[in-house]
Amino acid sequence: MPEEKLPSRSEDFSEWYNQLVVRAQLADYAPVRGCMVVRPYGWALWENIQQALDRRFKATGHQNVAFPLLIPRSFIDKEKSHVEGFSPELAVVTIGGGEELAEPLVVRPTSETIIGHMWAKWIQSHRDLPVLMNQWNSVVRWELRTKLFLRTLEFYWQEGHTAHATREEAESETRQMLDIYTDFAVNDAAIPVSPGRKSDAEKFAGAETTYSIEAMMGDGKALQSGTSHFLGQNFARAFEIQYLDASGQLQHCWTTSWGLSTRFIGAIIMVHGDDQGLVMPPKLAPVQAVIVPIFKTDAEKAAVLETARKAKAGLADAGIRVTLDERDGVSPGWKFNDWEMRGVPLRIELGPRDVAKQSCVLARRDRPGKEGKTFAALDGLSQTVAQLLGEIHQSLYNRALEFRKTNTKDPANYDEFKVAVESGFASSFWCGASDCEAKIKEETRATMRCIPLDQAGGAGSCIFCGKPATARAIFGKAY
RNA sequence: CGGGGCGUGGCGCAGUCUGGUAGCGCGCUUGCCUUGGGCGCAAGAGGUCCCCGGUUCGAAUCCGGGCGCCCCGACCA
Repeated sequence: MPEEKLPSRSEDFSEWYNQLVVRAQLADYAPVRGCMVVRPYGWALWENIQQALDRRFKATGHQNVAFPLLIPRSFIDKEKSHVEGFSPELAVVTIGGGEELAEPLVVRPTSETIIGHMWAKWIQSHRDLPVLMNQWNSVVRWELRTKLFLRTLEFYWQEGHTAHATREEAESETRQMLDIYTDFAVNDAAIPVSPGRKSDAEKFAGAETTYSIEAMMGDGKALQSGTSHFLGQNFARAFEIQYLDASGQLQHCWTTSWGLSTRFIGAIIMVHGDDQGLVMPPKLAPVQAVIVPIFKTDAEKAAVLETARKAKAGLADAGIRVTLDERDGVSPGWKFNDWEMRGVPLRIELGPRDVAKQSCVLARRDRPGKEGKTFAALDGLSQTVAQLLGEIHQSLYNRALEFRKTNTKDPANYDEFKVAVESGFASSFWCGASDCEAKIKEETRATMRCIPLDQAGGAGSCIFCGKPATARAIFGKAY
């Protein structure tokens, strides 16, 4: 229940975010350091994200599977850069059933190793390939500093894992999944993203190439919102995942992995939310439309509720996720604010005057206040609402895209670059040297987010060292 | 591990400098009233003031030690 106004988003973004997550009842911290409890409303959002992604995974031939939570420590040690990357953040089980274990078990930080171990047994022939799997699970990474949804000790995600006969096919899979994440972000979450390649310094521990979709949050900072890794033959060699090709030669597989986590919920909050609270993108919103009845007398109540229930049934039949707020003892104004905080894209106000006219008031969440209100006939309401939800989606996307454009600069020199990454992104040529990247990070705290795939081409000189460069990179401060 | 802040009814806080009966707002309970933008009025319940020790006639307040949380860095794909 909202008691006080939220902190202003522009004044204290971090405080606004924390309060919003808790007050809108999305999630809370568990009595375990850094662990998150996702509440029903937050989980409903996650389920919609799951469905949107799962639909795309199934359409491209992937199947869901389940692998163990506990992984023998030695598995992690098998891939050199994997162990280097993950060792510092592992949770390790050393005692089981009261006995010290002969070999410690790690709580999975990700599942490449145990999946690789099993694949080595399952994959024998080129006829077994490709293997296309996905797993919905949670993983544990012992982070020093946590933030609800964005970086928690345990987080929920999907991790896809595939094995292929050729480099080309695996690379194509990696890119396909990046495209799927991009499509999901744009068309379901209304979040513009930049799909691109990560630098060596930022890539996944064990990957040959890492791609990501990068989004700009409402404070100008970047959030890596999904990743897709081309693992080359690194894990295939470490776990001896081999197949006999058509000519009878033993070959190592080429593997990929890709993931998108509950962190994406953080992105939705930080991209669309405002001083009134959450703004849910219509396609993912747990509740797409809420009907708030307004009445004084018992007679009015009966008439309004009867009409409201009919309207609700009609909308539900049309496939719209709709709720009728029949709570007693709270005023309509209170309900308005309550649903606004929870980000419901469309509110339908229905009072005695509306019933008489067989109409209602539609209030758009993306335009709070009077200008977001219109009258609509109850007749044909489902079509009106469906169309309006589509418009709201588009307007949210356009607004976020506009914001990103405004806050992405093309600095002419390093001084301008420093200014640009203070409040947004810099799109600059970069020579590709880790050295320049490291110095930029040290001096500005901005990191190379990605080298966007959709480059017009051209050439320039590195924003830091001035050497010739062939591609632009996006730099910014990141969550 | 550095730098800053905080710990007082369920939640948010004031009170601490300058020691003297434990306060406020919200929420909660009961009753009346209200419902087109977070209703109003009245009565009521609810607190080891983070912990331990010290100073004092007397400590939420002063002193010493400890614990916990938050923010900013380091870390984190």
